[in-house]
Amino acid sequence: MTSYGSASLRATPDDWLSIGEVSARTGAAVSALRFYEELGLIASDRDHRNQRRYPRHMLRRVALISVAKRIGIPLQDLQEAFADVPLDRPPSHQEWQRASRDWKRRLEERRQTIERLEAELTGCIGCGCLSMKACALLNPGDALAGDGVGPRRL
Amino acid sequence: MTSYGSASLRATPDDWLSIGEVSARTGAAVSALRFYEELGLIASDRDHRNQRRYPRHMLRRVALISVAKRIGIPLQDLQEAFADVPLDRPPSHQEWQRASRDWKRRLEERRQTIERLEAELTGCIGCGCLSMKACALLNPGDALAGDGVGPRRL
DNA sequence: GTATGACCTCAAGTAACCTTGAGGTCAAGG
DNA sequence: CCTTGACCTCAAGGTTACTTGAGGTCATAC
Repeated sequence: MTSYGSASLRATPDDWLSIGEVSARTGAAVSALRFYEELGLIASDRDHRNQRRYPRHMLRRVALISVAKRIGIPLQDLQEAFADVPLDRPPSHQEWQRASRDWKRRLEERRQTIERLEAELTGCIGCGCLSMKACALLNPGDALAGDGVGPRRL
Repeated sequence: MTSYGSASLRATPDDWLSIGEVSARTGAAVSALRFYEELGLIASDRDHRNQRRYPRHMLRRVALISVAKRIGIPLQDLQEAFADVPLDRPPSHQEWQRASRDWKRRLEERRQTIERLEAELTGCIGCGCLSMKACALLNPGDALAGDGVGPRRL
């Protein structure tokens, strides 16, 4: 990981951030930022030296990408989640609000899945279980149907 | 994925399950089961034809592996989680209970992380936010410290 | 003037988690 | 007897999400 130590950062003019600054502020590795750009998840301008310059609003995007990673949402799905948020200009209040709600929905789904599993596992502990048949965990067809145990993308 | 259609399954004698049966009952692919075995997460005996035979209690292990995957716990960590559950004999009630509690703890952790993110994102929506500085999402050093946004294993 | 540091590109490597393919065994069914 | 299906092994391939490495450009610092 190339980190470009954040100590030497001086205020950049015009509110543009270098890749090193974005990295320092978001915690994402420089290489990761370049990778995200390749995927079209973020974008940058170039300065006269061909170095990436990021508008401030890009920090938000990167932050949300990091959040997504933490809860296991694949980057592909992010393309979709970001569909309505413009890359080339600071998104409007409304645009961000809509996107944020979408994010919240994803988080909720994720949480509910986990809560269901927790409840089931609690039941299992209570009943002295993980015994066949009774346990929902072991019978994916039942309680977990539509969310099955089967081969699935993370 | 080789599925070995479950239609032709007849009752196997002696309560041993073939790899196809385990696959059908757990939803894990046959290839995945062999892979888990390579990792030492599950184990099998062989019959006179050198085919894998699984004791019933192995189903529970596979079920828990599937659960782990769903919530994004890496298989490596499973080695640890399974440390006290014997592979070679049906685990005792107590052994399973202890392991189950461990699982519950992991689920709880995961859920709490998500809940925190949800709360923060709700705040962001409320404050018309994702504006710099105010938002915890964008300032990983603060609210999320110790759980930072930075490069981390899934 | 040369060294350093932050950046650039492009290609290849890594890790987790499997799947696919080639080539083979064996038992039961028609 | 021949086919089919379920299984076997071992090696290679695939996806996601990056990181690492080689080789190069500038501008500032000493």
